[in-house]
Amino acid sequence: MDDQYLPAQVEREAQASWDDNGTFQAPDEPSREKFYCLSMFPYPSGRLHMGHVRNYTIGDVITRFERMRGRNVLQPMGWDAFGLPAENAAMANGVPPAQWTRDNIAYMKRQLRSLGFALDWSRELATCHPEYYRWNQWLFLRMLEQGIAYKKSGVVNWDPVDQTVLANEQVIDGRGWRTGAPVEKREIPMYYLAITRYADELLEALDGLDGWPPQVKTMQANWIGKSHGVRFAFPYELDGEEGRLWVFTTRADTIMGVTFCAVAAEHPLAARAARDNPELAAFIEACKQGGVAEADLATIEKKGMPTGLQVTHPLTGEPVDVWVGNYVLMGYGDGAVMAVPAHDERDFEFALTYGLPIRQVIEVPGEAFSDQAWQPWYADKARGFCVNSGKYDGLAYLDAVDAIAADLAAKGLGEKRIQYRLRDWGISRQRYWGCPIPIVHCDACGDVPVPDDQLPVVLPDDCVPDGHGNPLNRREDFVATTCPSCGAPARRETDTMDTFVDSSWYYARYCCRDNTEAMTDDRVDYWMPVDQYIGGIEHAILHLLYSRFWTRVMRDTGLVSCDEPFTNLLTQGMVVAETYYRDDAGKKSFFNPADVEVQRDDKGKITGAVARADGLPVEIGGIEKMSKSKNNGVDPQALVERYGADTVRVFTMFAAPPEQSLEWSDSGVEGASRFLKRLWGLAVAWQAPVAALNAAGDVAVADATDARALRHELHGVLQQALNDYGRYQFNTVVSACMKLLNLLGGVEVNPGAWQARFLREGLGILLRLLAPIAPHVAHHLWRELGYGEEILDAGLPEVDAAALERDEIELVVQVNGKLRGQIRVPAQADRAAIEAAARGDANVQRFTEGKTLRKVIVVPGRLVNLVVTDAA
RNA sequence: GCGGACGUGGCGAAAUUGGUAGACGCGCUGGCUUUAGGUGCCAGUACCUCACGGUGUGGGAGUUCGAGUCUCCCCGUCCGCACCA
Repeated sequence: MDDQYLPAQVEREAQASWDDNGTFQAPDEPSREKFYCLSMFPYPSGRLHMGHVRNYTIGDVITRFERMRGRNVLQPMGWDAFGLPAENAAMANGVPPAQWTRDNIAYMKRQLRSLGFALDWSRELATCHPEYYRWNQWLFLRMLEQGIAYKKSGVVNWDPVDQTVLANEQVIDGRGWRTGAPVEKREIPMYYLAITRYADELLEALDGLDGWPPQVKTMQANWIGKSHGVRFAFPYELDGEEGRLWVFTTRADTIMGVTFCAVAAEHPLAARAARDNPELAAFIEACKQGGVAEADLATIEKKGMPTGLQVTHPLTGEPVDVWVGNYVLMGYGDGAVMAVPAHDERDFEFALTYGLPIRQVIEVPGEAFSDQAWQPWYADKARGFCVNSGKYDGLAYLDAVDAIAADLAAKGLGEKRIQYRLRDWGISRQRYWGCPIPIVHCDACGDVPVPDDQLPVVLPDDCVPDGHGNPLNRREDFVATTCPSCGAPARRETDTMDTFVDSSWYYARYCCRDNTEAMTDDRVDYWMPVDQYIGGIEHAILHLLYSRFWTRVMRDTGLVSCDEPFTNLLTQGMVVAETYYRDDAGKKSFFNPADVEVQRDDKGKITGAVARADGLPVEIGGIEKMSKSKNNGVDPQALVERYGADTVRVFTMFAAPPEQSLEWSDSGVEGASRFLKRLWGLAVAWQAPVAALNAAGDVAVADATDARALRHELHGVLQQALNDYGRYQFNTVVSACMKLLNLLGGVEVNPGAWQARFLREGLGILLRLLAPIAPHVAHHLWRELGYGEEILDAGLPEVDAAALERDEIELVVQVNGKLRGQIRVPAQADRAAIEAAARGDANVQRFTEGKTLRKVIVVPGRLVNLVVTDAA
């Protein structure tokens, strides 16, 4: 055994051993208790970033820990390989997305291997492979048959210069990222998946997801947004024809306060009114400016214009003006809203801006209404009662809604309705690098699904996008086909699927990747659902909700037997780092932390920073998420080469608990490296005596008086570490390992005495605790010290309850809640004895003297609190 | 705008259920070892105070014998918002 810790060598040997033995290939053995541990698969962007390293280290620690508990653990890996960045790279350097993606996968796979993750590579998949995405297409066809997939028009961002659809990300301050042209909204036909059919089930089932963080469940529930309300109509007459303007409201109790209606710019009534109103037409045109992102729509200045049209209030019969509002969304409900300025904050502001009437119809006793200033109680449905509302006066919210809904229903003008905020999932993308939608357009037969026996519809892999629309449209060899129905010449759909489709079911495919006949098989029933899923909180809604939906569609198509894909969910925090910059005339140029030297005062407080290159000061810009734009990224590869994978893993686990953001620190990495070097040094020092005991099969524990205190400490720390492992709080597990190393390192090397026995036990515990986190060094030392062959199969160390027993315990004594003393009492001391000891403590008496004892609180095993007051 | 989180020493953090705030590590200070070192080892390190003691978990109130933890209000930071993945 080398005196020096040489991680590169240790890690190479350990990885070779695992590869040679197929250690991480998970057998499909239904008789064994399984554990499916899955980290969100990466987009193959080129290189791993620290976020990946953190994600996969967490998953790997769980995987190895569960394996040591004896479970049959599956941890697969694959590639979310379709997507926009590959097209951007193609535009930048002319390489086809397929080739770029393939190269990136090859490189990143090497990186993952170098980190020593316990991955079953025999199940690797990539979503850009036809063997994978053919099943996207196949299930899409099933959804068409069930009416879950359907076609309707949708609104997209349109770049009028490049004549292309833009992703929200490609819209910067309302302009196209490449052309700088103001982005417009444009309606195009798209395919949708009816996730709203499952809205209620997706909502209800959240209750049963005990293994999910409550905040994620809350976010999903809010996203689905179930609301009870009333859908009703304002009748109108126009051009001699009768029409109805439909709206939805959750506040039907305020219907008597309606002073106008607002419709979306795309609403038919708006279009009709604009026909002979050029000013309105111009306003509607202006509403088309800007992108479709909801955050932008919700924060724009609210603008409107009257249409000149009027509709009739369904209950009062009064005329109501119709406005066009840029804040009303066509894709939402009916694209029109009733406006009650007195009791809706947004309507209130709009009415103030445009001088529209505000009519109070709700009051809260003791509160005074003013139409000049909004107050929160105006919208308080819990405290309000109807006023100025004729027959509804005096009714509270629920009663008023019931009465009004009944009257609307009697007139045939409305009814109660449950509405969801959740919208159906538009999956059509006007992009090349994605899964083709298996549809053929025939002049005679219309849109015809591609028959199953013609799947997959294979994407040509040699296109190079140029930013002007989808290059597939120019690929005649792809587009030209014959109609599956009538045989006439026809054209293929060139839209591809949203990449969220690819990632909505990959977890199931890992279980049966080699099945060329079916999307899933009975191996899926063994492994699914995923027992532990790990990924970024940024996926809390979309990816996770789509996956829950997709799983239910698969269930209803007979492909899986579970309802939910992920039993337990861990949302890991971001990896952040300090930023440094110089400001040149308002333009910031960022310095990588590696190129900056930090200055401190003699208390260690940071006082400034200078660039290494020129020694001149740079500004400290604050902690930010690691990113290219802030140049504060740390390259995992360089760290692995310098310190070894185990050091990177130890630091990543130690620096913060998994859910919290992790702040990168170079000196923290040094600390992790130091810890492993000290561990190595300790193992070298004790190798001979410990290996001798192991070789002799001598596993007796040290029982000398000296060892008793040490074993008490050893097993106390072990107990805490096992508990923290169980709740996946790995930072304190590392801390426990460090404590153990400090404990073992304090023992004098004295072979032949109780020390060797204690070290044999202690090192055995320490190595097994550390094995999931620093697997290579644990693997190596386990063998070198003669404990056995494969530490992963050694099981978890067990707490010796006898070692934890104590004759005497220490208790804290408080006087009025303030710490005043400590006492030692026998472990079995009763309340009276403890109280007497506490009152007898000299320092405690200083604070109780001359006072009256009112109360004594004894918390067993922890403290005594004496409550005293000045003597009466 | 809507929804969700977070805030503890110079820094990352710890403190399962309300019960000794700051474990463990980084940094810093002092010492020792080394030909030397940006290595290693030892000691100290929340703040104020000579001390007794006091103060301290973003700010303010409340519940409690006792609050980092529970309740309410405020401030600040971060994440998501449906075509980034």
